[in-house]
Amino acid sequence: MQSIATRSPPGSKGQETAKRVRKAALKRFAGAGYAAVSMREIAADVGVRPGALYNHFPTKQDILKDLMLTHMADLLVAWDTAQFPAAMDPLERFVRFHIRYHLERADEVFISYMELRNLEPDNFEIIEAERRRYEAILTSILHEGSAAGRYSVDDPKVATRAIIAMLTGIPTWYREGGHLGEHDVEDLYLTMVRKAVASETRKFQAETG
Amino acid sequence: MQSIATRSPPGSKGQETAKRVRKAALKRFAGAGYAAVSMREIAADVGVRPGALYNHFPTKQDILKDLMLTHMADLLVAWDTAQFPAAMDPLERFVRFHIRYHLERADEVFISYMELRNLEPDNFEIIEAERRRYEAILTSILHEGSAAGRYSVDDPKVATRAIIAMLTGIPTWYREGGHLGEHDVEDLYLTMVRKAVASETRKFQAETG
DNA sequence: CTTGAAAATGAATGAACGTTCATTTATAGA
DNA sequence: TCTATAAATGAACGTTCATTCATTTTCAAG
Repeated sequence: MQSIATRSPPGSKGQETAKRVRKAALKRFAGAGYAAVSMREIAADVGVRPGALYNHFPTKQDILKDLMLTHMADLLVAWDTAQFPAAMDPLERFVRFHIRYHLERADEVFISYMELRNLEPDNFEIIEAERRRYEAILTSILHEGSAAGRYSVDDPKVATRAIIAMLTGIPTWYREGGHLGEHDVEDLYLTMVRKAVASETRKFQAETG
Repeated sequence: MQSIATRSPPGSKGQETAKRVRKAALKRFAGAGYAAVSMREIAADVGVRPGALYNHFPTKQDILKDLMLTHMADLLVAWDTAQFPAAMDPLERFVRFHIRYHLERADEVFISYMELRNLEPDNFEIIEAERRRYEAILTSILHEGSAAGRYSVDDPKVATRAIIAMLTGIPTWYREGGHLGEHDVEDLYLTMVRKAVASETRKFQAETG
């Protein structure tokens, strides 16, 4: 007796081609923009004729939707399951997590920001809701830290947008092998973020473990 | 005897149509993205047939190039000619200038950031050079202020990118008539930027009037 | 009013687009 | 080996695209 979950349908190659389509579309969309990429180009990257793409995705729009929805869902799951030293404060957790995740998934992040306007309204709303959920995490950290006197933030929502914009800009200039390592970047930004929200009477902490 | 400079050629409507083309293309490119906008749409906005556009711009690409080159040149001229109270410190000048300019010209800014990848290499290089010139203004402010002990910035180039990303993100969420006025936003961001680059021993300045 | 050049028209061009579909090929289970 | 189904093919569909061009219209200067 065999488990249903592990049985592959006849004629199937699993989801291998679909994965390759996602990967090729991700690269192309990130590089040239959704509207400038043709199904023919994606098919050529995958090594298949254009028509074959439609065995895996009903339309080009659905490929974009799949990439963006998956990305936002993954982002929130990654935050929920991220492991940090117990002593690390929430703001440091968020900054390090955000930088790491966004450097690891530069293409996904880029697409999810740049191609929002190419999403149909329903899908746009889903993505926006996820984005708001993610921003709410930082807002809550700032709000609670502010209430406890650990930070001084005039407007936690504005500060959230400011910090996230600052951090999300990193992949536009950071390159592996440059004179700054990923850890250096984390430390530099963490210092700036901490100072930006610091209580006015508080000493800044230069060392960042 | 009449001045050559003021004589209009016969049959000409001055540069009126060209201006309308720029304006329509700006709105369309900002709204839907360069690749998703057709010459037919631009022509319809202008109130002219598609072929007429080619009396003013040789190709669609040239419209984009014109918009982006003009924007970057205008930005640098605006900085050079901006008027500020004599007592205002350079960092405050830059922050207020950047926010004002980017809120005033949201469409131009958006295009110059989003459509870089649709520029031909030569034009891309020109735009990038202008962007570097603009960033160098802030880097220099941070560098000199740091040397003078007014700020404490570990890496002026990284801080420049962080600050500019933070400020440039404002037009993505700021809306006129919201609960924050433009001046409120300036003050909030100025406070965060000042704190982010503050010397560690320095008291923050809360009032920004 | 005439002239001449700029601007706009209307029609057309070939190319590229997303997508469809009847048919063939590949493959895993019986 | 046979069967059933997924996957891929190859060709085509109608549409839209940026661009071209001969012709017509517009209009300031003479």
